[in-house]
Amino acid sequence: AIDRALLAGPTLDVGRALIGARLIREDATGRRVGRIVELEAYIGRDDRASHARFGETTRNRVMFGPPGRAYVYRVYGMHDCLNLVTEPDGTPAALLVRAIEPLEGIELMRLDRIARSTTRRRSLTDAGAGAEAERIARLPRERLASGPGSAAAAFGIDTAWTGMDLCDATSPLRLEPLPQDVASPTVDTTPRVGIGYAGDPWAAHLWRFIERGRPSVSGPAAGR
DNA sequence: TCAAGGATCCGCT
DNA sequence: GCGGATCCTTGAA
Repeated sequence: AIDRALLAGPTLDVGRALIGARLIREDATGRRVGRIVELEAYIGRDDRASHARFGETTRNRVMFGPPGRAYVYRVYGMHDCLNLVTEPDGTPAALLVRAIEPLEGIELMRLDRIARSTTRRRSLTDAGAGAEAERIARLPRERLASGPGSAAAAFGIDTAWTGMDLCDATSPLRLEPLPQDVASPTVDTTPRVGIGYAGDPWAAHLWRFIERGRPSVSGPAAGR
């Protein structure tokens, strides 16, 4: 597992360092492995784009706790998003996992994407659900966990996973460093996605980290 | 461009 | 405690 001391560091450093790292879910449902290719930093109470801007609440409490844990929240009433808590105990900060490149457990990921997309939509007819399952079944591997809602869904993660320790080698959900024999990734930065409401300077900060040349990266690419 | 979808948070009583 | 705007998204039009 990844050393907790790394996650305790400054969030921008941690974000850059974790591009290319592995996210692993391994339990009775099987084994899934993915390469983290996109992360966004949310740092401190002053960050007007962070859930911590309202102070500590029941939802965001884990952000204020020790590093290395999962913070999972639901947004827009249907998508769950996985965050990695960073910085020392008492400092609210996290990295939003925006995209993962699936490496192992591809079929498990498809099944969980289908399960979620069909159960979270009341207005979906049987025919609509069938069409949705067909669409996901045909998605290329690199698009299965592209985007924060899709990444969490592909790993079967929902808000019940909040608080999970990601730095424990025996945990069903954990982080592993990039293998030594794999070339270190080229990391680009851009502004964060979907937080225009925060206004400047928060909206302008280059706090999104993406791995250059990876098709699983979601949304806009780097400027150059 | 737009709706789906519901928890969350604010501001007020 | 209640009403109402908001929201770290997604996929189809």
